[in-house]
Amino acid sequence: MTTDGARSRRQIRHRAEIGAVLRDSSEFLGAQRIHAELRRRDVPIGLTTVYRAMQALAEEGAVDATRTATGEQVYRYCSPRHHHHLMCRDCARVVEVEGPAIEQWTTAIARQHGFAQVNHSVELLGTCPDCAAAR
Amino acid sequence: MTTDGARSRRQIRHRAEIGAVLRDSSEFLGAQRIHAELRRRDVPIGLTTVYRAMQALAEEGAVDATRTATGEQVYRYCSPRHHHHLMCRDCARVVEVEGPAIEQWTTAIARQHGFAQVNHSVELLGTCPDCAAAR
DNA sequence: ATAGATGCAAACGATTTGCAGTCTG
DNA sequence: CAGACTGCAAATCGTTTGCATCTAT
Repeated sequence: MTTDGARSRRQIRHRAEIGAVLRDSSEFLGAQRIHAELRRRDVPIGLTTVYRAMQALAEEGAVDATRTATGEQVYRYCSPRHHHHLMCRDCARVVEVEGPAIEQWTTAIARQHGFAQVNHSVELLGTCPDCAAAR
Repeated sequence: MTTDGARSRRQIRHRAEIGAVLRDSSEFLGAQRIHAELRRRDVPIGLTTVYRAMQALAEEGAVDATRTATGEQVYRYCSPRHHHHLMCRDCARVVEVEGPAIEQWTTAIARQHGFAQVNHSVELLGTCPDCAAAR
């Protein structure tokens, strides 16, 4: 558990560096890529430590985690606003969309079935205007 | 490639059996579980073949594929009716829900961003009444 | 005989864990 | 000094692939 606030200087530094890497990227990054990037930035850190840090950060809710189609775990800096993604299946362009309608629907369905603390994940996949035109 | 329609008796049998297993389950199943279930039903088939069959079926769009939180690939019979799942995070109970609201929202978002042929997947995760009471 | 299908075992790649050495308070 | 942190190497685990064999045509 990382419940206790006692964190070493080194760990704090690591977290800050990881945060910087994530913030510098608009896309989701896997532990391996984060590690490679840190190494490129001359941050001495082991791959294992990156994995462990990412687990902790995800558990704390400091980063968002998902999986790619190939099954690797990827993370992104936790954006303050709750939103969903509309991705182009051809060029992988991502548009962030917000959905008050979805949020309400989710709540309604949850109540309807007596479920509590319901989270939802929505992924939209389509063909963007550019790629559609390029057909 | 499974592009040619030439399929052996055995392969046809395998597909039928896999289809039966999927149809008998309302939830997503991984290749390993499908294999175990087939074995339990005395269907002689190797794990490798199940993996290969699932890949082919998914590619053809005969089954829906996703990944669990732990990264395993899971499949479900492509249901004729489009619906979503509300799963209990404690007991894993699954409730199928339909959502005209979602379907409309999806279409609206797609049009709004000029995206075409938009698919959507929605997963709801919460605590069911029973598990909430057992707290 | 020939092309595809099958399955065992080995290979893989991402992630996790055992454990000994290091750092921090 | 005691406990937390680190990282190497080895272990896992789901999945894929090499290859020899079997099947149906």
